[in-house]
Amino acid sequence: MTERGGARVPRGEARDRIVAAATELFGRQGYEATTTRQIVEAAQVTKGAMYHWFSSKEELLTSIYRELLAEQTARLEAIAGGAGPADVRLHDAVTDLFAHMDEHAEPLTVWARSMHLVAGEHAAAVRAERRRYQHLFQDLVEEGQKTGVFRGDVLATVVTNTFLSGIVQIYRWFRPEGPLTRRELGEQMVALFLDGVRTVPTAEPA
Amino acid sequence: MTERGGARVPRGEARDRIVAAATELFGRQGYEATTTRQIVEAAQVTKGAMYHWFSSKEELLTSIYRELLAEQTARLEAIAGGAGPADVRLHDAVTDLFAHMDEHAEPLTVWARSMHLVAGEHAAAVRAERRRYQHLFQDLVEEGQKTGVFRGDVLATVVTNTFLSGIVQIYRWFRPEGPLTRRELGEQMVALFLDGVRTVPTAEPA
Amino acid sequence: MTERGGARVPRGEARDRIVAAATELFGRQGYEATTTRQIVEAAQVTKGAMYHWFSSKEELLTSIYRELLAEQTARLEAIAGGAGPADVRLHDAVTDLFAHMDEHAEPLTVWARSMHLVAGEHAAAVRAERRRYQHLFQDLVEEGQKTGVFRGDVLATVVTNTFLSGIVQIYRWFRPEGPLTRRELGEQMVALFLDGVRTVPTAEPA
Amino acid sequence: MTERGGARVPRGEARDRIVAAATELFGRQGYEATTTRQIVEAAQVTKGAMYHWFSSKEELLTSIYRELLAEQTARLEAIAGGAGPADVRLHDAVTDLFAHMDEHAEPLTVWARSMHLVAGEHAAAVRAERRRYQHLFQDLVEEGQKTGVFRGDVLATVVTNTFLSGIVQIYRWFRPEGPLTRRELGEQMVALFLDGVRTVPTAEPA
DNA sequence: TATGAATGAGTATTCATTCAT
DNA sequence: AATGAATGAATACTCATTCAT
Repeated sequence: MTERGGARVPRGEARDRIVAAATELFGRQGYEATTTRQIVEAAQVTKGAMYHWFSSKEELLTSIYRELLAEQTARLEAIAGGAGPADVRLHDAVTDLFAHMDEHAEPLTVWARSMHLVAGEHAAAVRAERRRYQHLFQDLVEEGQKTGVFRGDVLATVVTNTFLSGIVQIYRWFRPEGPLTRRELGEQMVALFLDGVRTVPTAEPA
Repeated sequence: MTERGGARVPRGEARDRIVAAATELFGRQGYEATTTRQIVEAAQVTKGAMYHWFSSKEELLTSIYRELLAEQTARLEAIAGGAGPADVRLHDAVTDLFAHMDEHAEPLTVWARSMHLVAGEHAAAVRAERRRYQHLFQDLVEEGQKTGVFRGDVLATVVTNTFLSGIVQIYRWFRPEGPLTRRELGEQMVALFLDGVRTVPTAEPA
Repeated sequence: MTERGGARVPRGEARDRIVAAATELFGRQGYEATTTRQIVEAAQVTKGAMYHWFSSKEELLTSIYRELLAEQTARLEAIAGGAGPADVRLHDAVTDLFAHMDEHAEPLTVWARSMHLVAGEHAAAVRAERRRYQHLFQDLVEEGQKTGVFRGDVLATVVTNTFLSGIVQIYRWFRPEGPLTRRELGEQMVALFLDGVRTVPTAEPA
Repeated sequence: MTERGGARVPRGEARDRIVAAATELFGRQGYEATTTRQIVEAAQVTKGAMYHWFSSKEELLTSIYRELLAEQTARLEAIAGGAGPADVRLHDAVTDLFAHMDEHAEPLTVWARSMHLVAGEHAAAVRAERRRYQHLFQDLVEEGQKTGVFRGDVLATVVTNTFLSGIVQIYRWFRPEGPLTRRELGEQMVALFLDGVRTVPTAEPA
């Protein structure tokens, strides 16, 4: 979303208004439940204009993804490729992700909700980018496992997917008006991911 | 509305066939992509019969989930209300949840995928039941925090939501044909939840 | 309607409850807009019960008519067949009709609204009865024309239909809470029918 | 909703054909008995085209009526606002109304038959316009009462509603093939309204 | 004197998309 | 860089009625 909350009708060029409207609607109602009619009404353009800029509703969805994903991937690359122990870099990566969610909450919601609906040609491209992002994350986990900083009895895929699931679902329950800011939430979640809930990790049950 | 609130729902042959067909189709194609026509054809009933038992496609979806949720809530209640330290009971609860998911993977996938499409009355009813489930979980976490078995620097809501998010999302990446069974995955995820990825929890970063 | 306002669920035998519910619904929403489902729910019977007593929705409608029409016809017959000048008898007939509308407002509404929908076998019977009623009225008008008490330059059909239209439409605008009782309204309408609005009937325009 | 409130409605060929077809079908079979399928087939357009111009079948019905009502209101305004005694102007207004009905018998029949099926927003809009028409009429009656040309012992509302009921119902019994033309009928009805049936208005009964 | 599950043809409406201008 | 009328196939849902029990 290129627009901060408050203004109802997005200003700017038609294309931007379409993207902003679609992002907001996809995020709030889901991709399937959003009609092209709603999009053009919210963006205050005609259907023709929308199809002038995007060849289909699906392309509109993938556009939103890819823009976001590209940025996120670049940031993760920078941090993961840095120096220092894996756990510290993981911590920094997640912290950074949360910092950016403040500004990109809506497209991330879209991503979480509607990713699996992208099919056909578009799917391939998006899935490839998405896999690249996930791999950067997973590589970091695997590196930590090799250097002994992370446990080896849990598969790196399990770790990565569990982490990302937790993050991607935040929009479902987190309320910015609540007791925590998004950044504080980030700190708590990283702490949880890294060290778990248990204070005395020795007493293995069963 | 054909179902009488609270009372045991009568099961005709037709009703069972409808539920089975819908579960399978929703799970495979998603809720929106499944048509009532497909459901009645698969269930070998007429449309009228389907609408005799369920007042809408949405009620059919929520029915499937509510039945399952009720069962899961009962199981969690039994385990969480037992004796022993909180971490052991949490471990047992999650293990049991995974065992149960093994038998009911389809309807759970259905729900995880289509939850956000349900609105209004139905959503409210399900959310209420779902909240009850979550509270059972959260109470267990809070108890552990009070007894010192769980860390107190992370809010119980954060713990609970993070756990459940990880679980609810597994249908997105887990493949039963892969290296792990669902139960093995369960073991790894509990381990992760309880003790984190890090082997040396002392070296707190930043 | 066999029921005075106040009680929601009509007491009494099933058949009576069905008639009462149908009358109320047909009167309020119209025949076409009322579903058998609404009728059986309001009457608190099953569909089977309804079809046990009435072979179709249409028969239910005609039943309501015929009961009312038979009574009304009998009363009109008694008055129209009496002695005295035609205008006095017409006056008495209309007065009597208004007196009875107090108790039969609902079925009269049904009659006014849905008469024209009755088709097929039922139609013939109802139309015959309805025509009989109208003819009693019209005979009275024609008699008055012959005896010179009524004007001859307006067709008796026009007079009759205009009278009855005015009466049948009352439910559309008359409110019992308003300045007039139904009987007072009756007096005013008869006065209007008999002598017109104009005080000086001599000055023929055009 | 495709129509923009207040502004002149653009007329494509297709829109005109839809209105014409709907008017004819509604008039002949009734609103409920007419399907959208029949309308689009008769108008030789697709369903999509119909829903492009009218947001629902109900809007199509109300459109037909509102257009007509607006015209009639304008005519009544012109005549009622003229000079001369109230009874002459009333006579002229009704005569003009019948002349107009002669040309627009179909849409008027449509409305008289189906009015009660329209609910909600559309009904409210039409009722407001309809009330405006009725008030013009009633004002004329009240003026006549003040100037002594009309009797004062009958409420103006009663007069107005009785008049208009008689007119609105003529579609139920009038047959153009019968002994009278619509204009002749108009003359007889005005005569009746103004001076009543009775030749000797002195002999007040009871 | 009911029950209630089931029918099946039919309904109004939606929606992503196109294309001449 | 747009418009907006039109498409056409598909969709969820309704409803009077039946019938074995």
